[in-house]
Amino acid sequence: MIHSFTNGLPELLILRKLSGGEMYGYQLVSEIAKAGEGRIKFSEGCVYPVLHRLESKGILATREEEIGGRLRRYYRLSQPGKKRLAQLMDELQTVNRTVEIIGGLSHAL
Amino acid sequence: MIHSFTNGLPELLILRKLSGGEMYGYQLVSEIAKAGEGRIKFSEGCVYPVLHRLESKGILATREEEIGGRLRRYYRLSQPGKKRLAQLMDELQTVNRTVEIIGGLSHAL
DNA sequence: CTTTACACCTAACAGGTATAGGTATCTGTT
DNA sequence: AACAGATACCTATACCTGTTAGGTGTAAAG
Repeated sequence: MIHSFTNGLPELLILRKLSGGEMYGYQLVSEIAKAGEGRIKFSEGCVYPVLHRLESKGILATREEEIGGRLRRYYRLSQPGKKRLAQLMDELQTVNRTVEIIGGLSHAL
Repeated sequence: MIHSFTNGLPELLILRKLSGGEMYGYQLVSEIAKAGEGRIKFSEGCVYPVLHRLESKGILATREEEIGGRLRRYYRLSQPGKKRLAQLMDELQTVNRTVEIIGGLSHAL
């Protein structure tokens, strides 16, 4: 399990996944774990607070649905959410570019 | 200035820069700022504590030199430092791969 | 009937970056 | 001579966010 570059990563993974359609929290946890291939996993204690924060900021919109006597809360991207996703992707790219640049020619493949 | 994925980034940029030869703290601050092209910058209040931490962990080795009546502390990579650099590069790649995977085919270029 | 999976949640903790200082020397400007 | 700015080091506090460790309840499986 990695410990670095995780700052903002749950948010990016959530937004990116939601850009393919609405999902609920528990589902996002397992989808992220699946994509992480054993090296990245964010627990419910991380994902749920992120979802609540993003909702309160208007980045995500929600709806509730009762399924099998249990309540599910579905999240979807709002318009600001799409902008935020683009911004985070850009920030990640900036990180990658800076790492390349600081390496100089000596680290070229 | 970006706010995400900065977790461990000062350390990676420092290690990567030092893999090209020894440098001192103030120099690393400006080199990182230069590579960051106005979008990434880590202040002295961030860089110096990182250098001290890495030295105490044996990841960096140091030597002092008096230049023009002022004391400079040069840092260089130790053997564990090279391993740590490789590990951080691997973690960044893992982050990038996971972001790609979770996007699915819909986000392909 | 007990464990596992599902599905939601919160609180306290830990780690590292951001902010905002402080000290001291040297150089260039007025 | 006085001052600002660059060089060069450092520390302390605040803040943010992920980690850990729980808690609640239903449904399915053993």
